[in-house]
Amino acid sequence: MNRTRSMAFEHELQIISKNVEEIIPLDELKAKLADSAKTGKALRIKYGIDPTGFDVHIGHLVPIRKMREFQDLGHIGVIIIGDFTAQIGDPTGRDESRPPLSHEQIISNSEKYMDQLFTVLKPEQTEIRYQTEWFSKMNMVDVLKLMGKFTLAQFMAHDTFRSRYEQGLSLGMHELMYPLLQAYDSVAVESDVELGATEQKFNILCGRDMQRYFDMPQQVAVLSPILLGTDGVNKMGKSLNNYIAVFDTPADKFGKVMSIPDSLIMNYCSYATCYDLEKLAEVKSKLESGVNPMILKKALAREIVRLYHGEQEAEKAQAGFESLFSKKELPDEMPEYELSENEIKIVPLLVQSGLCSSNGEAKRLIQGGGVSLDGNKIESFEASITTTDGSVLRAGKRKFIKIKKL
RNA sequence: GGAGAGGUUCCCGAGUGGUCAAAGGGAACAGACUGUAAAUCUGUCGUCAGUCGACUUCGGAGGUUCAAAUCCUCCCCUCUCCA
Repeated sequence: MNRTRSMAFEHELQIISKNVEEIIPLDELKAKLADSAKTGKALRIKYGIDPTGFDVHIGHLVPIRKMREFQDLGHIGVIIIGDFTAQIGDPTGRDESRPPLSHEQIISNSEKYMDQLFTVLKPEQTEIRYQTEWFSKMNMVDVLKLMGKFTLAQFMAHDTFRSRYEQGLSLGMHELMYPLLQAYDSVAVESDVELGATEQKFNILCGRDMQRYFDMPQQVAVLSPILLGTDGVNKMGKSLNNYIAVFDTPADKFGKVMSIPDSLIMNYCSYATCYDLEKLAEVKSKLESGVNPMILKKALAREIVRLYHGEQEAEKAQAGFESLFSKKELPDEMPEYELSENEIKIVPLLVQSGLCSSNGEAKRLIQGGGVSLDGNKIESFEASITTTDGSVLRAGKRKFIKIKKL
């Protein structure tokens, strides 16, 4: 290996190691990178998605960003659509049994899913594969053979299985199959590297074992840290409603980032942005030197919005946030609600317009002082209000409607 | 197959005949404050109803009772131990 080549691959390794929790085994990754540099053959970087839903949040994108970095270095991203495993449910999540999805739903979900991943990935270097390709050809004997390659003890060593077992929670036999299927995917697509969050460690390592049983080169696990949710405590996830979705509006993304605890700023800078090491160090030193975290959080929020919506939207989101929360002004745009009456009871109006979901909620909100019309607080839930075209009704901090007269 | 434990409101989790719309915690929402949709403090948190009150809710279906989340019967589901 000549000197420039060696430097190139040191550089690659540095990029790949950035913001990664663990690489197993590191030596093999080095060897694969070196080999690829020598032969010019791209590595195959695998990542599996679960098509039971299509709402992607920025936690999902942590490994996807890593895939993009691989792509920038010339490698191929291989996305596995888990249309078989979707029927099982990853035991690492705590999801209860889900209704089986039709094939069309799965296709439609995965298309929507991929649209979101392509906000990060390069389509021309991405291969999309469905598990159906290989699993639909298997028969019972094939399946039993796969199962025979692993032991119960191995599986019980896996923390999520063991703890669920020890806690006396139900654990279906089919759930034990999940890692096996995922492992076989690696055989089917001949992956060199599998990406995932650290909770995927066991499954990804099963993939290594499975490849060995099939006498093929083993994949390397590149594990990303788990992104915490906006609550700062739990893993980002849909069930806890602590996530920032790709589908969220720029304003929501900005607001949600602002709602993370200050202690999480560094974490998000590292894993939810494309900041390089230099920039990360800069943020860190500012945090430590006592710069108001709010300022850093705003910069972070803006960067995250920018990644998905561009500079202009990011600026708008920030301006909107500042006028709404810092200066307590009204937003520029808000939903309109058409109304023909001049005078109307406040409670039914709140419910009809969707600002509140029940009369009781509307009354409580009024009693708590959370409802105002054109800046004047409504004192009683028995009040009737008189509106004019353009009047603004506010319910709580974030919900507004503009009255449009018919 | 046998023996035992259990299924409670968004989540966790008390409650074993009336005082239970159901303790406590979390989440969520609002208010105050603020440097932020951070933190902290306060309030709200089944539906309807001008405070009284009415209705629906404690795995499902029946039953006992003036009265059940609480007792009985059957069913469904989960867990533990035994085989």
